[in-house]
Amino acid sequence: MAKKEFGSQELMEKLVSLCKRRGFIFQSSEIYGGFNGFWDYGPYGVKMKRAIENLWWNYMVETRQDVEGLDSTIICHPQVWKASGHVDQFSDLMCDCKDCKARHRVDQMPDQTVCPNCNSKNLTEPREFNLMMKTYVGPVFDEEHVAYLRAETCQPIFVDFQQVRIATRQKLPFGIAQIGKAFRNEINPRNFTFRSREFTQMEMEYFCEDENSMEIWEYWKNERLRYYREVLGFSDDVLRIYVHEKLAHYAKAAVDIEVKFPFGWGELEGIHHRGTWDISRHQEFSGADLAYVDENGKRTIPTVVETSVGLDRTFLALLGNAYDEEEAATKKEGQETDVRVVLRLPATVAPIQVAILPISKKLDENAQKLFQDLSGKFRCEYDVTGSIGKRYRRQDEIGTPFCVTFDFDSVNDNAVTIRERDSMEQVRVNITQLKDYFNDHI
RNA sequence: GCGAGUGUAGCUCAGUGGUAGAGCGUCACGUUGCCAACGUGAAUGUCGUGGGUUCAACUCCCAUCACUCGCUCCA
Repeated sequence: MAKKEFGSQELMEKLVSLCKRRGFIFQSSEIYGGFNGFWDYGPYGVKMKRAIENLWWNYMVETRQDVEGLDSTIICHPQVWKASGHVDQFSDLMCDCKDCKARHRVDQMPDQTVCPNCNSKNLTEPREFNLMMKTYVGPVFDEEHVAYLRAETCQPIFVDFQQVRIATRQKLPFGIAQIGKAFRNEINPRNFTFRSREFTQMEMEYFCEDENSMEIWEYWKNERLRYYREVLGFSDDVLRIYVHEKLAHYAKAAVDIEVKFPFGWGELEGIHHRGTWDISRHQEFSGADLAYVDENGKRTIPTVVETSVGLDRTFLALLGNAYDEEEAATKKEGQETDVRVVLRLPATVAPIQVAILPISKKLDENAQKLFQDLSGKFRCEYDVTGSIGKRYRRQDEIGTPFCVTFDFDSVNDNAVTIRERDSMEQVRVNITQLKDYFNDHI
């Protein structure tokens, strides 16, 4: 079916409104006026977010023998971020020109008292700009106790690389995966949850020999693309590859998988060849031996291929591509049709997979049993309030793929009606076969 | 960070220097019994926040916060 087209701003407004109204995403600290760059996931949001996480974890870790999981701390030894380059590269002295409002890096100004843009001398004092969130460890708030909230989840993976390898007896090539929060003091958070200051990353670092690292990089690029197509259901016309032209000095290749967001194309995942940079830097800064030694005694500093996903972006992209409106018949007085809002989400990520709806409150008791039965196996919701049509539309709006309706005949024939979200078609299924049906369809 | 715009009920939005509004949604009851049905009733507002002007401010002024758009930024 052809989806309705929306203007970018129009769709974003609809999404933000739906997210708030139905409990997907709230602005953080809203009763205090909100907090720029921070978002809370509400009841449906957290269900969907975890579903996306679990899919990734299952695909990247559970079903693979060559990838191990990790859950590291958000706050690491400050040296981690010196070694990674974040303290120096994320930190610049900047000053503003009070006349032309331009901002300059102090170390790039030929004369630090003159604005390179308008030659004004009316400059602010140099101030430190750092994209890493800073905190203090211990009760004394002085420079010696400064620590940082991780700006990316991959650095602790590199730091723990050797411990994971020894504990799991993995041989090259193998990967370590982690899902967790990362923090950046973005100057300008924008586009709803797309760029925020606290966000969740799903990263996998694959350690390998340098000679076949490009094949491995190709492998992961294709594998991840396949994932977006086949597992998350993105169509080819909303996916594309962006090839980095400027590479970091240590990297051999880098692409981003981009997806069409309501506001335009944006990065969803980076597939980056990181060379031996990270491991060798941590070896240098820590003094620890992080080399991999094979059965012949050959020492290798592993080359790293990274797949790095923004979970919040995946969430937003799924919502944006799922949102649809269509004309639907209505019994409302004075109108033939009504607008049906429907999230065409894949069943695997829908916050509610099966809604159990008794056609009448008189059937409450019987239908409750259905809920008890199915809720352990699928994400279920029970709703008895309002007309059946209204309840179907409520479920459409949050992307529930299946509604199970228990009616007056169900008591006699032990069968229920399954109503499918996109087609609105119904099938009669025996209650004993419900689980099989949903196993096949979800 | 700069510039412009916006901020009133859960959502979408009217509104006027003099008692706070609608539609939708929500809840209850009745009716109905497969696509936002109908009827009756109900609840819900620091008018973003703080300050100022005024006899009186949701309205005018200032500041601030948040959101949107454009630029900038995004190792």
